[in-house]
Amino acid sequence: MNCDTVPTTDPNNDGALPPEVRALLGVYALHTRVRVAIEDLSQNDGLTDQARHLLVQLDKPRRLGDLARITNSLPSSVTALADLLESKGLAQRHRDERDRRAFLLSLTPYGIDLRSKMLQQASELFQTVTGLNDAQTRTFAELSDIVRKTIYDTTFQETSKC
Amino acid sequence: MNCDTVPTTDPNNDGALPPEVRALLGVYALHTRVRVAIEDLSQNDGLTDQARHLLVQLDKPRRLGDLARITNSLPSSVTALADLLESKGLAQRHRDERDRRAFLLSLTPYGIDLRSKMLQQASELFQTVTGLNDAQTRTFAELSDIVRKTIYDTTFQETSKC
DNA sequence: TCATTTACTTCGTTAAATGAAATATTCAAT
DNA sequence: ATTGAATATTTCATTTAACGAAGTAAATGA
Repeated sequence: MNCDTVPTTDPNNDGALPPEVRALLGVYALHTRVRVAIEDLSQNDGLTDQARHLLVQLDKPRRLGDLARITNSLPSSVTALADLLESKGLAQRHRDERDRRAFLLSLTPYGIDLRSKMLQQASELFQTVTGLNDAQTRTFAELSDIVRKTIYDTTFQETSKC
Repeated sequence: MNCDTVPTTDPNNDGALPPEVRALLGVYALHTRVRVAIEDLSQNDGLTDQARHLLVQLDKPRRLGDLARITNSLPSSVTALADLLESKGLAQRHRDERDRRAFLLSLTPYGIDLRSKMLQQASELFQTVTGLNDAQTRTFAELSDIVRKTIYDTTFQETSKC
């Protein structure tokens, strides 16, 4: 095989793509790679990728319906994921006393511990996976904060009755 | 309901997260939202989300195995997705003459057209979804280019025999 | 009070991912 | 050249996850 031909093709066969598309291509690539990396590190926790996604979102007790919106899944899917997290002793359902139809899902101490370990691992992976240096990572984080806040707000404002 | 309590909670209950984690949280959120938005716009194309992901990766003819690595799916899954794209007249398999075990998947004119329409739509969504202004978007794109290039290289270097 | 909407659960169905086995080709070593 | 091992893809049976309709309970609003 001729190894000097097409061994590592450059990612820009797309010509001058608009910045929005370039941004999204990187986001998709990074999402894919980080998911793989976390899966590789979490083979013995008995969780699925979706369950881990839910775990990460539980920075505080959240309603199952909100988790469904955040993760873009159906209520019935979140029910199953919450069951899984509960069965592993990572989270617990509590009635929401403001609205007793709803459940709040909150992490147990064990869940909090696993969540921070996962975030720590993701943090350690980041530089290797992305190739960004510290300054670039900080810039990326600042922009990412804006994106996250925008998405967070729009995710909940649509349904808000206030 | 008391609407001044907890209607739109701020996304930073996580305290001072490391920049790597903040970066990833935004990436996950953006990935989720863009996927939803594209799905909403593509209800009549008969494609799945995975098939669209493959379509976007086909900036040039690519081997099925490479597509499997890029999208982190199994060869057998890519076979099915390639079948779907072919059945819709969007792509075609060709033997790779450098290695006749492999297939190259390339877009048809119709596939090229649909792909650019999808990228165009994604581009238009970007500002609304992310809340980033033009300058921020350009900065994001530049960092995203680095990330994409790093991931692209590592995805193929691991298996490279050169 | 009563009808309607909302939040969640249950469970049967559908769709997608998985992985083992088969085929064809290449590569490496004799 | 021949042989054996490795690689690229496909097929298909199985497992797994997503979907969605129907049900329960609580809140909302007339």
